[in-house]
Amino acid sequence: MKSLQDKLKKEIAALLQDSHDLSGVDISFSLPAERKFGDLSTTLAFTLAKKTGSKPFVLAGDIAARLQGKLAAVAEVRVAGGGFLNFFLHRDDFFLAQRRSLAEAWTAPARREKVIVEHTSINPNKSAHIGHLRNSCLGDTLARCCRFLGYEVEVQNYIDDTGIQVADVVWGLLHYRRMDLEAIRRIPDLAAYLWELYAEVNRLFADDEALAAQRREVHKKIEEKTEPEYGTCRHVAEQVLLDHVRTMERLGIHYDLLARESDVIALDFFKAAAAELAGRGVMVPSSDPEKQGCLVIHYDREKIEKIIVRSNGTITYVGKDIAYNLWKFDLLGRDFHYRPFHIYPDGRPIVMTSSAPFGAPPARSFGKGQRIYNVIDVRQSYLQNLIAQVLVQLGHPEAGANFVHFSYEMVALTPACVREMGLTLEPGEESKPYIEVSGRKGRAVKADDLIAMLEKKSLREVGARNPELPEADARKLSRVIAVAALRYFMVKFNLNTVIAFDFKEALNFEGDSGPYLQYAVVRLNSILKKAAAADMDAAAGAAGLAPLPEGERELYWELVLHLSLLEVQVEFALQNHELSSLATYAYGLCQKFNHYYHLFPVLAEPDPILRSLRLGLVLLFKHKIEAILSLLGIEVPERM
RNA sequence: GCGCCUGUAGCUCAAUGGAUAGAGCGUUGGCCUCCGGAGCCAAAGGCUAUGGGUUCGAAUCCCGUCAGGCGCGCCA
Repeated sequence: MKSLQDKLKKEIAALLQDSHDLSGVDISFSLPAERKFGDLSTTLAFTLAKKTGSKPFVLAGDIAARLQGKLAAVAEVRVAGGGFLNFFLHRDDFFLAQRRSLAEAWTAPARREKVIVEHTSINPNKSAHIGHLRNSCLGDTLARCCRFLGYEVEVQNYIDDTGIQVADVVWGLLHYRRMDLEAIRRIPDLAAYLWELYAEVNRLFADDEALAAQRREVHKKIEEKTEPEYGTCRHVAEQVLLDHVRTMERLGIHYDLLARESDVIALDFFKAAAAELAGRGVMVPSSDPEKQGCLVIHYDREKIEKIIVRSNGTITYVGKDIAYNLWKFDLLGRDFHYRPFHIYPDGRPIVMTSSAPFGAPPARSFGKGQRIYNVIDVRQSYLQNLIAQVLVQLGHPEAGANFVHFSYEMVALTPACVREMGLTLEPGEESKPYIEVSGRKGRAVKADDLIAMLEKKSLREVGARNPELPEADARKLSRVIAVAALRYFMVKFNLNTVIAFDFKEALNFEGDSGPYLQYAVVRLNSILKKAAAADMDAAAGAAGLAPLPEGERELYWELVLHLSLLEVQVEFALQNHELSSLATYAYGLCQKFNHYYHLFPVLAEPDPILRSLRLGLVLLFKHKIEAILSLLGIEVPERM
């Protein structure tokens, strides 16, 4: 459908260029609301009417007359509803083209552009929680969509291994729990241990100003590389990072590069950025007496000045982030060193930045992106917008335009959910619609815990349906189902919808859920397998839709049309930053498939022509749904 | 105070400015001698918070009101 729409646009533009002014008009198509309105619809006449001040219906009639019989793929053009232009396709041609396309693998148009997707970027001081899961699931799906559309994609995960958050737990380990590095190394599940410790020390800091001062002291020692604080910090950051990488790996989420803040600092990235910032007058000494000695950037949009270099000479988070993002666009004139970090089971490596050369340089180059997606929640819009502004001010308008804050709303907990977890509500919170997730307050659902709950429930469901399945197979299967449930749940909401987390909904395997999609494909595959075993041929005999009984033909055709939209849907999702539309599309296709095969039996159909047409449709469903599911990171099991 | 976002069925959410606002959950009632019931079919449920405006056309855009959320730090 994608190629057909592109072709139609060109044909229509050519046919109308002498009679109508199409400049600045983007011809767009949609599937009409009802089948009786045809197969493809455009509101072109309305758009042109607005431009010229003429009547849409009259204009549509004129356009229809000019297009009638001139478009190769179109049997008829009709006007309806006051000015809609509705196209009726040559159905057999379109259908057969769709069938043929199954034989060839979908090849995305070649694009030279390199896309960098930064996602996850969790502070390495405790286990990941459900808020982080939304980030990673969105980021990974985004990366998969970009790859599908032919972009070269590099996935980066930014590690703030120098911040005060890590210092908090380092203080907790060394000075509160009074452990030495050896004892710390022996902690079995460090990330989970720190989950508790982080919440505990933050309760202490809140009540005791002296302790809070100690924490800042530890932070300073880490920056000055004083032992044992520095070594402990390195150990903690690396171990917890590994824990995050493993958690995400369970969900099929992979990274190419782990970029560490400590390396941004060690390699003086900010110095290079600062020279530019100061040289162009973007970063200036503050005129505010309260910010004496600070270097600031004036943020136009908010009409405030943001501190970049503190009066003590240290660099703020934004400053480091500006340098890092300049590097992503290859606008810094510097590069990291690199070292191997981890190898995924499929053999792909994760590389980590390094402040010093480490063995042979990596085979591939990092950074140098033409387009940057930063998957970061909406609460950082302010800073992300500032970075975009700075890119433009430094004379890189194209980078500014290709810098995308892929912003999404947070995951929160319902008050009921907080109570369910055995945590207490503060006064007034009971009446709130939702409560912010907070690692600091220990108020969050741990990612690993949620995955474990999903696997447990999944195992129970699998066991009930497949009592003869060996334990190992059942466990493997339940993992695949758990991942589907989680990943689908995390992308099915619009980006600016706050997910008020609820166990019942997240653990739902019915209806609008990942397992429902898997189940549909498992059923569909089962039909195809049985057909193959019985030597039934999906491609036999059918030269068109004519053999289908009238009642079935309309439905069949509608399904072919919807199935043809895959590429259109992925492009739409990417352009509109709405990955949820993909989830909705996938769900809709599965519903349509379930509906169809309940109405029209495939294997039991005695007429071989009819049967092979139905099998052909099942095959189309298989290819399209499996393609979207792979974009969503959902595997299709053999059985379930 | 300033900025951004949200308000749609009992609940959770969909819906390129387009044709009769759709799903899931929940409720009620059907469907397994039938390709696997994590399924299918049907019913009930809506003044799209509210008042104006723009438009051939508004849940969607603009202005106001009400209600809620999030930002605005020499934290990251």
